Amino acid sequence: MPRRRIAHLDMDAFYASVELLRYPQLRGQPVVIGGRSVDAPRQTGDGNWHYARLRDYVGRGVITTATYEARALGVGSAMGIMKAARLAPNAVLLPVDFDAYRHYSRLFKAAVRAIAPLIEDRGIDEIYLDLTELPGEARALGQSLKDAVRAATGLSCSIGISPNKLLAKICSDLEKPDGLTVLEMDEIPARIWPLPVRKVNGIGPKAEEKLAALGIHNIGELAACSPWWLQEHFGSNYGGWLHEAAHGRDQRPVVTYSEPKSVSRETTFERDLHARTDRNQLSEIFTRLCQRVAGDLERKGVLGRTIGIKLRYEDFSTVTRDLSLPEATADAGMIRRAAGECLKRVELGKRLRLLGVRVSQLESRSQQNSTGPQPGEQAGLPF
DNA sequence: TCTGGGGTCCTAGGACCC
DNA sequence: TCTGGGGTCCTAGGACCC
Repeated sequence: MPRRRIAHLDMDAFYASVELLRYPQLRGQPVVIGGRSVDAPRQTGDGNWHYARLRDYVGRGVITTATYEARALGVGSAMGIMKAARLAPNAVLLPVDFDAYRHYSRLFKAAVRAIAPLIEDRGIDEIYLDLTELPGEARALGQSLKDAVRAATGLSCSIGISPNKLLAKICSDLEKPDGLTVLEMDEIPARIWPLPVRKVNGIGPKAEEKLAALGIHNIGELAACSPWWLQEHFGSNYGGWLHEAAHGRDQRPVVTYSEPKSVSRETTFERDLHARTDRNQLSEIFTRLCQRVAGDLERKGVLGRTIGIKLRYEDFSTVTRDLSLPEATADAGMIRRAAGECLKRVELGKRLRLLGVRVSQLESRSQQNSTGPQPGEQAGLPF
């Protein structure tokens, strides 16, 4: 196998940057995107703009993206808006507009694809690229990708180029925003090992905490641990992976296509609901979730055999139940009935904040019945 | 004053079969 | 009466990612 050259491309503060294309007058200000019922900016009679501010927000919701100016105030993705409002009360709050982000997502991916066709989608704002077969020096290639993205969208991105996905992902974050970082294996001790373990994609808050309790804070300290010791503390699979990751080793290919595994819809209520006193409202929401999942299945051209529900109680504890059917379905009524059976198996004496419906064990609609027993050869019958 | 919504992958126990 | 593995499926929960 030839030496690989893998890139990770990550759009800078994507949602916020798209919004700044629309409202360029907000450039340089702390701006955050998020919330559920946020007013869009409007022009008042005297021609001035009026914006929702964080301090005015009431209710549930999280920040999805913050401009770098807002991040400087301590506000970041996934933070509750009420908490963010204490840190940056005057920051401008804009509503989420997924259609716009999807539009710019398609634009930047098409621009990249024209140069580097081997793309792995990692969501709306990032991709991996396999540049191995492309001519030219890594840095020049990276710069041409950045130029193409900017020409197509007016937006900046950050790119890391390395021999594998793990390192490319770390590198794309090193010089954000508008970064371009090329890294070879022999630079790992100098440039990767000083970084906190959390920079590794796959080490989350739990693993970080557990590592910290063991006295391990940066990637170099992790690399110094024996694989056996890591496996004792983290299990053979994850422990073994931690050791490989710390040494920058990763053989995963860039995967240009994958089948969906599950489809789900969930909603957090404006206020917590109780199965007894809010029965009708819950029932309506439940039915609508089933209909939306059925619509998603239809659109993707798939059926699912396992129907599941998810409940989150007021104390934020979460339970799931699921039920596998004899036949795959995409029918809202069938999904609703199966999900209803699941509902009978959970505790409904506590207030709920979230309800969700999921369908998994997906198969394509055309493959329906092709694997099951054919008529006349049913299992168990002698002839 | 808490904490969205859409996913993937892994683990682990029990049922069931050979 | 006690004792085998291996394999697959089902279910529940949890970590992690964007």
